[in-house]
Amino acid sequence: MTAKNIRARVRDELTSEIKAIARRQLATEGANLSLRAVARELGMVSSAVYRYFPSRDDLLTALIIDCYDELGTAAETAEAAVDRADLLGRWLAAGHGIRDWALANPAEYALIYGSPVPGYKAPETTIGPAARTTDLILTLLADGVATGALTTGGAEPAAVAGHGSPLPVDLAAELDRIAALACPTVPRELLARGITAWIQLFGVVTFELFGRFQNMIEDSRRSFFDHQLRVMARHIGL
Amino acid sequence: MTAKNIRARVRDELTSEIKAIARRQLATEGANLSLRAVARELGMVSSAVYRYFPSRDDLLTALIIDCYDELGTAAETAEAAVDRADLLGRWLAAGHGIRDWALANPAEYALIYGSPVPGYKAPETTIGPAARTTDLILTLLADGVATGALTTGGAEPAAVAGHGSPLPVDLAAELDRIAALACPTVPRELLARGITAWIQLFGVVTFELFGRFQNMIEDSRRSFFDHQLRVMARHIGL
DNA sequence: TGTACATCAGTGAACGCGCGTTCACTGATGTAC
DNA sequence: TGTACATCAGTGAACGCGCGTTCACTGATGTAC
Repeated sequence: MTAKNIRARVRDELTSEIKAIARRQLATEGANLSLRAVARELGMVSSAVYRYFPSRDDLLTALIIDCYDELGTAAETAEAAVDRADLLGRWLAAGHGIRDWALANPAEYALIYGSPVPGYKAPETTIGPAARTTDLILTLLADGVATGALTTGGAEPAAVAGHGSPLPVDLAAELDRIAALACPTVPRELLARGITAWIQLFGVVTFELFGRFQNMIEDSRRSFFDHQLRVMARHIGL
Repeated sequence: MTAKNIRARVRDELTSEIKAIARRQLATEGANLSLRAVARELGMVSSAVYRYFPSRDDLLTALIIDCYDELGTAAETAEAAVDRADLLGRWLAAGHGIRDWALANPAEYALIYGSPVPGYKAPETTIGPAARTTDLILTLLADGVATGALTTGGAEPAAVAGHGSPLPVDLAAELDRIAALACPTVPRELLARGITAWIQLFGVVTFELFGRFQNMIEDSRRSFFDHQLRVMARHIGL
């Protein structure tokens, strides 16, 4: 019994250690993960790693899932600390939670939000973990709708009523389809604004991490990001 | 004379062919460019490539510069076809020019806008070509300011005067520094909005190309992008 | 509690590949007199 | 115009590495009777 548990625990620990080493190598090698290099650092022979992961791609998948889950947890934890009624605060917390994790784990962020790994097709098991950050934002919208804090188009069109760019019909249909699946209470105009904000959030993080701010935004990156979050919050109507 | 030109021309042609083959391999191999694979496809021995490029990284740099230049030309050409006074039209044309090029050259887009290549440091020669798309947008802003079409904060705050998210001081200072260098006539609030739009533009393209729209925005991607451009145009005040 | 058997982790050799870069070389092309 | 010399493109072998994956194996750990 305990003996069995010990073996299982050792196995779990080694599995984690393999993943930890592999993640560390992401930083220097990018997604060109080398099983042999991992084994070397582990002090094992390369074939031994196959006791833990059936192939290189499976290890990569495990890393990707871990990263999505970590990012999701980071965002959720930050967001959960804010009063439910404070939608703006929740949005800011989620956003900064995402950015903070990305800054602390740039190679991991690049793995999940960077260029697709050539020859690697992410299996369906990654979909759930990948959706956590998006779900967080959709829940925010749904909560705002439920309490009446968010109206169809958000604050901006409330001020300049009817002046928002109208949605093209094909996009409107697609938004309705998405809403029906993921957030039935959220009207399509609001969903469109939420998606804009979602893209902007990750767009800023991606630009910051991939070096697009060099010689440009250098000393005020956090302020800049925060400002973008607030601009998007206004766009949504938070 | 002509003889010399012939040799030079053959050399240029081979240089171009090497780059063309290397670019084709980007699609299957990503940024893991292999000199030997290029040589193989060329029908040459691998060491022969060294007559044309002193190292693998130099070939990569040449590709990056070419891609930036192609993208820049695509955006500039599309934008140049629009009446100078039509700022919205110019913005839309530039945006679609960028997206169209990216869709036609996804691997190349990933090379320049995707994850940093591990171990590769882009030399300063890439800065100029990389700045062409950004310059296009800044020129648009400056033109709008010059003709009076664009005011400090754009149309949106004109409607809800004073309600835009105020700029934090460190960001304001940085924006002033950027404006002084790149577009002295553009007020900082407008510059901030332009940068937001710039990030959104590339954010949407990146998400579309890197698979973030899967199972989400499938049939209306062009409409969606166009809509985002218009939302951003309103944000700027075009 | 003791023993026979099954499971499992890790080894080491091998297969069949890949890579960037250097170097001495051949032979063709271009240049200067 | 013809010849001697210099430049240049491309070869082929080599150096010293890397990789993922398979396979028969040893020896330790865990299980069932």
